[in-house]
Amino acid sequence: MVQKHLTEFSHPKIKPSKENEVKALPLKQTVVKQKKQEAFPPVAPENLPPSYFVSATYDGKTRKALIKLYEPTSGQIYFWYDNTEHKPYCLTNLSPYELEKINCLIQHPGFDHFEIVEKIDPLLDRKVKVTKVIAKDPLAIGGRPRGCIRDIIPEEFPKVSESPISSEQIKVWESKIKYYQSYIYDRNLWPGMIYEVKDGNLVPKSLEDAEEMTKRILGNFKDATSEEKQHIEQWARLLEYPAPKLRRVALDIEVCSPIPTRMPDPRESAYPVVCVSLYSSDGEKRVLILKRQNTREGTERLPADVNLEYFDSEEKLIRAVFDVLWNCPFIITFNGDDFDLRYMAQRAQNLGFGRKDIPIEVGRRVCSLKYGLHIDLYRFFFNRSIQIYAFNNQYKDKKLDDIGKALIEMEKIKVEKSIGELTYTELAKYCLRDAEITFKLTSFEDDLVLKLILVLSRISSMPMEDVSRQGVSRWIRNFMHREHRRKNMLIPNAADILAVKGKTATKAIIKGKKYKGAIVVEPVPGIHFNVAVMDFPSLYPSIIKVWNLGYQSIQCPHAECRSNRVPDTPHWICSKKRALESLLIGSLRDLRVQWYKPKSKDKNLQTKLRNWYSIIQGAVKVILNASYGVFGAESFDLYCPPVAEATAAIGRHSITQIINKTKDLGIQVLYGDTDSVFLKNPSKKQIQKLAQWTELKLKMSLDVDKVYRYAVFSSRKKNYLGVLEDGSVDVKGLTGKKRHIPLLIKKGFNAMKERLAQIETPADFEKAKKDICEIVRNRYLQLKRRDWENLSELAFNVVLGEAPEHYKKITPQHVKAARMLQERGMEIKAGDLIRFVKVVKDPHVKPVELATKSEIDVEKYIAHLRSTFDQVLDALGLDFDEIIGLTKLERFM
DNA sequence: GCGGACTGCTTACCT
DNA sequence: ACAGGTAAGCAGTCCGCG
Repeated sequence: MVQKHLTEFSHPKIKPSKENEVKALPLKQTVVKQKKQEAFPPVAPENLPPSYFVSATYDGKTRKALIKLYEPTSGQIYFWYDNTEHKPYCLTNLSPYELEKINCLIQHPGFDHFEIVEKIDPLLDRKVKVTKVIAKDPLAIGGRPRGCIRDIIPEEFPKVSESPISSEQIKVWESKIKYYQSYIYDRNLWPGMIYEVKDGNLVPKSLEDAEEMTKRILGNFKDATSEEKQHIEQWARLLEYPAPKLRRVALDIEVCSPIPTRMPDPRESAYPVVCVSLYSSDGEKRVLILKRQNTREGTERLPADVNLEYFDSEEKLIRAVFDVLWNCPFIITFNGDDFDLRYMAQRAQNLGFGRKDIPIEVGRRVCSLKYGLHIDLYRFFFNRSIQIYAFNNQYKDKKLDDIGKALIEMEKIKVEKSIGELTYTELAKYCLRDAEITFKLTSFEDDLVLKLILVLSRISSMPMEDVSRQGVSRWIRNFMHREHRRKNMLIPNAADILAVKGKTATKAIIKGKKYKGAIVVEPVPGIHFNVAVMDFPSLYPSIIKVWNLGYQSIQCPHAECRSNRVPDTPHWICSKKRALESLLIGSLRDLRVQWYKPKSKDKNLQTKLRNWYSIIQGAVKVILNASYGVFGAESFDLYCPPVAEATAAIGRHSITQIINKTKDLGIQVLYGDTDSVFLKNPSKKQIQKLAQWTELKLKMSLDVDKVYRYAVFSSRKKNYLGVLEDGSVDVKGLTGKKRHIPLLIKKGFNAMKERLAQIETPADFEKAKKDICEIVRNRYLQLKRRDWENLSELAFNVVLGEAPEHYKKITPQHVKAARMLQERGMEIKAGDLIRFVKVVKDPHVKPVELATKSEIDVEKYIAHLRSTFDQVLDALGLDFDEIIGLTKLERFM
């Protein structure tokens, strides 16, 4: 039951307070009224209209799970507290009788009671009886450094037992699952979906349209097993329910620090917050400025719809910002976890704010909000899977400026001066732009980013905040955990999986890796016309599905399955029971390939729906792309290296079978990598035969992915250039496209690429070759003449993988340059992009900022030019030295 | 003391 | 904290060299 004092319902304000606003009259004194603290928390009424489950947490005060519901009509957050008496627990193989002997367990202040439950042990493939140890609060199970129930059981029982039992035989399960996640699984709740509160109870809201659509989608999967259909339906329902408009404010703060090159420390917050911008989804743009001595107003003009608000004290300014944080359901920042929110919370404390007046909960890594949700976009865009698969590597730098440029074509405002030297209006403009970019990163393409987070939250059964901060292995783990609970399966401990089925048997090509990976076919060097690229759509997820791979099914306990072998390995696969991974990943794959992918391109659908489908297929793609890798990742809770090894082995087996078949069919394979084969001038019939054979023999589809008008291969793997029918050019792996090479060389490479795009027939080559020679020669002469506009055209751009001090074994060139910058007082950290040029004098490198034109080592650059072009030139039958006009004798010298 | 062969480190890429 | 495979460039080491 909800406690009485919580049921008194109060209405938080819809809009941020405007009491403090003064429009556009900067120097006029502002009177800030002290705003009364709203009643908190905003408890959901006995009956709440349909609202989205956006977050969940554990409330220490009430000792209950707390669900944050977002009601889209009012744009409010409501708190719903558990009313089912659900309690935290863990499981153990000791009986209650044995457990009762452990005094410090029974007397533990957090201990509640025991229950005996029956579960399926997936490693043994049979039912087992285990004891549920139920606690009063989650910290009693685990979470404190000492004296937790999960540690007490294996540590103390051997001491109290008459027949000594080794502590390895004593097992504790499910003790490391976050309490609110456990609650979500047990109550069968679906984060991201729609709920109502009826008579105080949380009940799912069913939408007719979405349910109908789910049934329709299911109709497309007639061949699936009933188990598969069940999961396809479950996934489809999660993906078909609509997404709400999320009311939000993007926030950015500026701090005036005496050392402009250093980021102010948010754990000290020693310097004043001088400006805060708030850019909101209802169109409101506010800039809150602290009045300071010796600061001029400035001449910049801000757009008419921007509210400039001046404050005569920092405390009043922060209070005005906190008003927004107490009332807005979604706060968007860029690096707010580590800076903006952390800084303000500490600053408020320094200024003497009470704990209750600060709307921010500061954690070790995260800053969350007491009222709404904090989404830190830096954390989301930093996620490699998101960067690569959701945004196709469009941004590389993970800085606001770079991401803004790449995704919404909006840059930060460049300022030369430090924050303290800016005029009020310069500062306002600069700060507002950051908030604007931050906001627009959530609004572009019909709120793509927030919808992506929502969809991922549904798939993984995690709160939106967690999804936006954690990696793909957590998303996958959580939906696996959910399904274990739904099927009454014990969630195994990582150590137990590893002990029973940990060993790999193949030898990796790369030193230090755990097992052998994919095959790369030696390319046939030269120029080839009409090249068809065929590939397996999501090969590894298909293998996991078709071959029933999972930690349960590999090396299963049944003797009769031992003959069901994985090619090229000693592993066998269960033929009696479907593995959860196979079922979940397989059904998700089928749904993407057969429904969401085609629908996202279907011109018959309305744009809005098509966009939604394209977001869904993108979210699912991110998950599928990682679904094999996680099994080989030690950090994954269901880590099972033989599963990853088997997947790769079957991949090698599959592509090898295809290559053998092309020989039967008389098709020449020019190249192939992992899941693809490049076929030289194949006939329609040959392609069809190969596809049919694959479907029949391998139970997987093989599609024509693209057709190159012509492709250029050198003898290097993962290095080629292909011109598509429409004249667009695919460049893969060539140095000319790598991000670290100097612009001057890249420009030459791109000119060559454009020229190659114009070639239609073999006959066109002769003329193109001449033009390409010209391009190369011009760049060569440009270097020889030292004729470049700007030194930055010669800069190599290399990311510092670690902090400069970290390099102990060797000192690479970019680290040398980074250290030179450090000596000049620059702050250099891991992840920074170092720009350096090559010079004649000793360490042979210099940061571009410190170098001059005359010291450039031109011969070095010519060597780079040569190696960049050589990758293409030898296929064209051209020679770099001949092009630049060296005679045979000169070349020899 | 120097240069070439070799190994290992680092980054950026491909699937 | 998803995996392994490949290319390139350079740093550092070892060895031969009367």
